[in-house]
Amino acid sequence: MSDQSDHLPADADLGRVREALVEWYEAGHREFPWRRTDDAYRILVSEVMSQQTQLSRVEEAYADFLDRWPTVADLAAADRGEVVAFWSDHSLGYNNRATYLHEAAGQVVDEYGGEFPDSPAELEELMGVGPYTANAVASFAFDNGNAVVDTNVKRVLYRAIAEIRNTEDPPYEEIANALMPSGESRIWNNAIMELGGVACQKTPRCDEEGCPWREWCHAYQTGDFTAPDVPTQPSFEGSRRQFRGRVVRALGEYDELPLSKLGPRVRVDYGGDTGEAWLRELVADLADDGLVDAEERDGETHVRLTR
DNA sequence: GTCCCGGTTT
DNA sequence: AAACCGGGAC
Repeated sequence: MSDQSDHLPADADLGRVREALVEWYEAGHREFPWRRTDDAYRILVSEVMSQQTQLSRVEEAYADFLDRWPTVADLAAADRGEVVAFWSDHSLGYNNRATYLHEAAGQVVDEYGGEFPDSPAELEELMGVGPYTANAVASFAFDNGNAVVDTNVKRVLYRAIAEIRNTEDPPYEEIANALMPSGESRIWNNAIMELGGVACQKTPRCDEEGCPWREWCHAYQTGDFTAPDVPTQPSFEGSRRQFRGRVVRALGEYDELPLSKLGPRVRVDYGGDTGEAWLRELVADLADDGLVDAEERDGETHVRLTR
């Protein structure tokens, strides 16, 4: 017996727990376009879009994106600025993720001849792909992943398994992997994420959604639905990233702008302490991130989205 | 204000 | 370990 089995139901129950969740998922779940494909490129696009963005808003962007760049080769051949402008236009947030996705497409074409690798370890080498996304793509495209651990899964495990609450730094990854039926990452990861997203939300909906784990869940039995703290984000209004977003949006609209025209479009109080020096620094950071290019011409600095 | 199927950089 | 990154919906 391994250590993590201490956190899990007895072997006799483990099979029932697994079956119950999979049956619950198969009996009815949300239909998303990316759940009807096993194309790694399409899966990756959906996963990157879904990071910190509401799924309901991803659907339209996902369809538009694949309409414009149907294959990984198409995306790799695109100008980066086009991808960034698309990202901004569709309000997908965190424009860096557009550059990561474009970079990753280039890696797949250059290093893998346009065919995605199928292991989490290789997928994690792609720009913008960390442990979460690597396992998601390996699972949903190739049925070859480990257990996915996101905030939804953590919440499910934290509530369901009593012993986790006694642990200072819960080994979510080990527990999640021990719980997942070996070789069934596609259905399992879909199912447990669906459970966290639909039934085991911050405000639990156990009975409404017919949670399959009620008879076994520690939280359901005790009424203590405590969940792990999610780090609260700094406020967006007035933040640096709000102004970064405005720069990208303006350049997606105007192709190219000198600082003197860009500034007033970024903030109405452009000038003074937040004048040209402030804007230069903002633009320099965006250039470092590969989002924009700056060029000196006619004694002024002109800025455009990266080609 | 909080939340959202995280990753990179320092 | 912590800061940083967008923006719409609620």
